[in-house]
Amino acid sequence: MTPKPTMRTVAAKAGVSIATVSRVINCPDEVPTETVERVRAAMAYLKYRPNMNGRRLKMAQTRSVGVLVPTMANPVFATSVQGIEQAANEDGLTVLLTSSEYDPERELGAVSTLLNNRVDGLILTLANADDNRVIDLLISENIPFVLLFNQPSRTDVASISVDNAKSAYDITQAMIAQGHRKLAMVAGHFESSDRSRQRYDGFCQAINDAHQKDGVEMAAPRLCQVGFGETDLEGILESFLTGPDAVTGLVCSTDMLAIAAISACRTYGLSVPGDVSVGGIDGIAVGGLITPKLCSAVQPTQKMGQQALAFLLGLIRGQTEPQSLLLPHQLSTGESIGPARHQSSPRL
Amino acid sequence: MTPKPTMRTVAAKAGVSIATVSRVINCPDEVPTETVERVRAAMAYLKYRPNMNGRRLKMAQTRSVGVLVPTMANPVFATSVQGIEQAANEDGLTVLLTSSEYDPERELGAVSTLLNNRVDGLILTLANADDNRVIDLLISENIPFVLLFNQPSRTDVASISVDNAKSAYDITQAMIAQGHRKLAMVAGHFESSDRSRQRYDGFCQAINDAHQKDGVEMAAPRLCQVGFGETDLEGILESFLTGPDAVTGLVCSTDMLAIAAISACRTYGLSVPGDVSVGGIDGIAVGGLITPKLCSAVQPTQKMGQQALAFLLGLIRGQTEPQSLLLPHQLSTGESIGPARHQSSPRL
DNA sequence: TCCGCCATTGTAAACGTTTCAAATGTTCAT
DNA sequence: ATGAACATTTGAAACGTTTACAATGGCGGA
Repeated sequence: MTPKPTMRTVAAKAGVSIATVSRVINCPDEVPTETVERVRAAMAYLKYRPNMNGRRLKMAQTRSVGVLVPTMANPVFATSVQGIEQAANEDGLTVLLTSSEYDPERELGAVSTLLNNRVDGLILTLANADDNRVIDLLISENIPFVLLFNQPSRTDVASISVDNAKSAYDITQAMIAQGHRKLAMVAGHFESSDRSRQRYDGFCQAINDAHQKDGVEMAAPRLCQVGFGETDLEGILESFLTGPDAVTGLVCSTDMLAIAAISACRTYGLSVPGDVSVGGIDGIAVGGLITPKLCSAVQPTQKMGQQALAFLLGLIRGQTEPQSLLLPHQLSTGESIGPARHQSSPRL
Repeated sequence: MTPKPTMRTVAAKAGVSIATVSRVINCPDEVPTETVERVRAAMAYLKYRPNMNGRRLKMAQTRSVGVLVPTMANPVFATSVQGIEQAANEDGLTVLLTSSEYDPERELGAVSTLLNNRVDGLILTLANADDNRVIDLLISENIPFVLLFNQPSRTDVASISVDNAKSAYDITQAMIAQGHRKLAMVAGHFESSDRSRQRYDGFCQAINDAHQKDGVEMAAPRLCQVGFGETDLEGILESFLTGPDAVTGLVCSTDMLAIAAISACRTYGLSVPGDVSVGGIDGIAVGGLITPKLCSAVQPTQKMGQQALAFLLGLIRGQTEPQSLLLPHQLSTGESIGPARHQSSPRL
């Protein structure tokens, strides 16, 4: 094997200087076609490949972006990454991918590594966007970044998200409208997810409003907290699904949890939505395919990824005002929410 | 903003040469603790960040790997990427992610970009691993790579996969054992997926074997080809699910297709597995949560990603023999396959 | 013929690292 | 006192680009 060809090799072969080769690569219009062809031929002959690392070292911009998500195992994030990657591809950007497993330490470590790589900017889905060291770091280093799915309370950072509280509010309201009075939310731990907390707030708000404004007699909102990646909810849901205090509706903070919750209901012999109604938030693709079709507050996940990259490009190009976008969600017409079971008929 | 600190800045601050700074970073043991501390202090004070691009330019290895998958929208690939990313993280490797949308042109383009980045190696899931220009390119450039999910016919490339044909064979056999005689496979287009073809072969083989070896009276195998990412199978499945020739079992080449197929069955008023049995291949997580629980030939997707990275590291470290691993799949105990509906009872 | 202009090309200095060979200083046996 | 052996540090040359600036040559107009 001959050593890897460089611009110098190509230049020698084509009988020009490396400056000319560089010009052929970057601005062929400023070079006479005859020369361009000669250089191109030499490149092809030598199988020359420009070394991005050399270029990056020299240039101010690296044309690469860092992406951090909690995990690829949740289709919401995977789909958003798909959107990011698509958009990046169109712009010829390189994507550096990392995941945090919802761990703030790993978030910081991952971002630090990305910064060492001198990415031009970052798209992040953080466990908790408020009072987050990663954000402080990025601001202090003056690196463009866009939060995805996070809905930070501070307004000086760019973010793309749905209104988490509103999403939960709406799906909860849909249940109340079907006559449900005893509801619980199934959510991930709040420390690991600000979305989880925001959605829980919306859930509580809906119940309070029904109670206060509309005078509906509602049981107090209940909460079932679940670890991330947990798919076996059978044990943890027992006290919510059985006994005299059993709820008739479960609002889940993610679709993955909703699907797992439906599965758990089934192990207790409860039908959805016959005995228990279940709603989710996110709008992952499988939700629309399963039986019963999942009712969910749907967000356009992939589009959001693309949009995040568009925002980031704006920031990278020097746009000073960080934009924030709060997208509308959409309640899907599903089957997992139905009329509340009549109170009197006992269960288990 | 002061310009970004470099090793030179740090060296000046600490009163040493850049060579010493470099050694503090890379091999602190060879430097007296007193010096190490002084340099470390300077780094902290200046908020120094090593520039990976500088390092990459100089060093033979870049400590980065490229990953190419068809799409992140399919949980199989997302999960495998999760595994890769985890393992890479443990080794301090940077992951460059690209996706091809099952398009050979984009595969080639993406890999080319990754090579321009001088990744140390690649993990690829190709649309079609046989007679693929990407593979030729990588071999000719002598770049380590591992195929994931592809099961190439040539033996000189590393790969990690389940036995695709065997997976389909086993799940088909399970259906035959339940009395099914009229079966169809739902699969992605063969040009876009070698796995699809291999699985179809296994499907046919199982039917043939039942016929030839066990003397079972089987209808000829049928095939329903579907575009990728297609989730609405209602129209395309009509001729398979209705009329006198309706099948009693659908073997799907992926779990995503299986879930979509179950959904389509439902729109025809067919119950699964009461009227039609459906089996999948892959073993994505949601499959175990839906109703009916999906019968599938399960592969350890995330583990396979980790394993792929381990293999790749071996190749990068100079291992000459490319390893190939054909992992055992496991038939999941699901509910989507049941006894065949009695022939005489008419449908629709 | 000479000059200036333009198009084309070339020279050389960065960019931030790593690393080899060489320099400096210290210790110790002779 | 001398030099060998060693620990510590340094200088300088890469790595493959980009790019400001300088150089070259051809051409037309005076």
